[in-house]
Amino acid sequence: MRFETSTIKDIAKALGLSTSTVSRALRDRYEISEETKKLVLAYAEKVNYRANPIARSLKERRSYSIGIIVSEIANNFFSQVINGIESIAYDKDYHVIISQSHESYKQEKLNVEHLASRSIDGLLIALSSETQDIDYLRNLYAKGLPIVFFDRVPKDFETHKVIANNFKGSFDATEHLILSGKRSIAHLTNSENLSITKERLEGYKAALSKYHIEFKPELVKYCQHGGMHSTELEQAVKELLPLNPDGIFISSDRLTTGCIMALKKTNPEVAYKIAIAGFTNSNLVELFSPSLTSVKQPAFEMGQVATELLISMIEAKRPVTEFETRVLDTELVNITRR
Amino acid sequence: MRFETSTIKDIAKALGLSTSTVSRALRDRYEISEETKKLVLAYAEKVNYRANPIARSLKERRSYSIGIIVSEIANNFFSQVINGIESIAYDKDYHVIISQSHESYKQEKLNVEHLASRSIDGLLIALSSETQDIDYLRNLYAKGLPIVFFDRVPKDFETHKVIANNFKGSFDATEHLILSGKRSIAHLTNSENLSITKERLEGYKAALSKYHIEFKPELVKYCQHGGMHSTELEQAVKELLPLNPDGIFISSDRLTTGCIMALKKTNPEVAYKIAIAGFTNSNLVELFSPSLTSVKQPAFEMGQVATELLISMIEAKRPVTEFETRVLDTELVNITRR
DNA sequence: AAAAAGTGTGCAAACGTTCCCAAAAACGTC
DNA sequence: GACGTTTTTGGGAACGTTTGCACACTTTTT
Repeated sequence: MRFETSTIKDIAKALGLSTSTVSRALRDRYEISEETKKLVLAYAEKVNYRANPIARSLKERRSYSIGIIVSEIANNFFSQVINGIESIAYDKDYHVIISQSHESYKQEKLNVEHLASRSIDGLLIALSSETQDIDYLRNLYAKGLPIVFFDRVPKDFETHKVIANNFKGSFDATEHLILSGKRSIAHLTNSENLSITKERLEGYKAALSKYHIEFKPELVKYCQHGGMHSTELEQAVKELLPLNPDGIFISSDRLTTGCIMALKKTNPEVAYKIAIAGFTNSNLVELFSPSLTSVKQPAFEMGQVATELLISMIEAKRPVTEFETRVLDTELVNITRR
Repeated sequence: MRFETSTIKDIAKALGLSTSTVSRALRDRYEISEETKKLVLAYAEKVNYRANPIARSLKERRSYSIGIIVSEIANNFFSQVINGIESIAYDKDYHVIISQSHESYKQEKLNVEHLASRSIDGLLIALSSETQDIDYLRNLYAKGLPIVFFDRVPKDFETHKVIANNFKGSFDATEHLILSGKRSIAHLTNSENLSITKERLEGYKAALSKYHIEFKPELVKYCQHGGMHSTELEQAVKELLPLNPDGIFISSDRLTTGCIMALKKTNPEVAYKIAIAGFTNSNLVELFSPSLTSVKQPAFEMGQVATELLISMIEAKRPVTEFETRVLDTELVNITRR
């Protein structure tokens, strides 16, 4: 089965023009007379001409596509980011190719390399929770692939980055728990590698400190796989409960939902006694039981900003040397318990 | 910024061979001597040669990419389907381009046409709830674009289709409500256009009929926009509550969560008294309150099957004329209320 | 009236592949 | 050692674009 489409050549032949003239007319170049342009445009319209993007890409050495790496699309935070990315990309006539790392370093690397070999023009990536070694990204970047990081960003990598104000989001959530009377607040978080883990931990600590509550390292639990394996969550919960926390602050979307499930499974009684606050962009929080206070990231906007930055890099005439890290504010949403 | 990569020409020059020889050696053709092959392969490895997929696509007149249209990725059913699609596609060296219709016909058409002009080799699509006119798909199909429908399929369109056993899933859920003592069971469902709407309605009716419960049309509410606008759900709920249903069966993922929210918002008291059963692939149902009985579709598998069928069409030497509709069984998951 | 400048068009090369066709090399066979 | 076979290689066109350059024609300038 094959698509039959008309090409510039066909139009040229039909109109008795050269392919160059047709090409230029279609791209509305100044050299072509109005008359000819009209003629060509009209005919192109008639035969429903669509430029072959592959030929164009080959010639121009760019694909007008950008790659996205997220840990998983079945996660409201990431799917909202993707919506933001698409809203900008489509406007600027790029299309996006989404890949999921499922929080696996191996998968992430594989996907990135697959995308790169598919000649994407740029890459938007949130690192997997396993990722420590980003040399493979450095290599691609050095070869000229524009990269913009969002959400989970590496420390020493000079490029544009877009993140939420993790410190403040964390601080606010923790403070909220404190203000509602909690004094023994646990913190369940991602792999220590991640930027978000560090920043959110700092916010948590700062809030404790502000209210003169001692920081206890044993109340902090890390999940190496970002909650992809339910066992790691159950393990963490089992370790935390004996310490009798009266509140828990959870540091990412997947972990938040996973943790509540683990709590319910491990000890339903207690689950309803512990106050929960956590990062999540789920639009279903209102349905959750036990309820929780959520920190929402401006996911859509983050996607938009990251994409704008990436496209500006792609389309820059000269190598970009000035980079920025955009920090967007989170929002604390408090569901009143029924 | 530009990517610098080595090409077949570079290799040919470096090795004093012709491009044709190098190309054949890389593709492991029988005509080339073992010796030359080894030489070429070794060198290619050394310079980290990657075939330019765009050039290849241009020459072979196919892109090795398939388009996907779903209503939204922030929906567990669809994101699981996408995972299934990817699992097969990547194996067969296709990449996927995902587009969201957001249940809008206009957006769906726009996206499909965008994808088609991007020269995808085939299309996997679940129709939007607004879609009635699929002539634009017929046109593309007639021009040679292989299309496989899944979940929401059109009636009179001769191609492969993959669906869940909607009738049975519906029947089971409704029967479950009946067996737990409910007698006045409402049905909240999608736009009447959709195949799933009809099939699920039939299952619902059949269950009622089996237990000699009268079918009351006023207990069935349709949501034209698939629950994308929260107002349509609230409207539907407001209309239903005065009829005092003791159970409600909801016919799709988005609607199920949306309906529970609308119920809670409209009348929290009643929300906990009505027994709820609904189609949903959310992995968070255990957290929901009020709890519900869910009908889970084999989403991952549906994606896999659809992709296999699509790729078989793409790679068929002669036009395919025998089509199949695969029907996969759903699963009824009953959460015991805490 | 000739030179200069401006306008519109076409030729042909290039992007990186694949593959048809022919040519060269290696090998048997008598 | 001349001839047919087989094996291995190379030349070059093609996929559908874009674009530098040259050319022809018209208009303006001096």
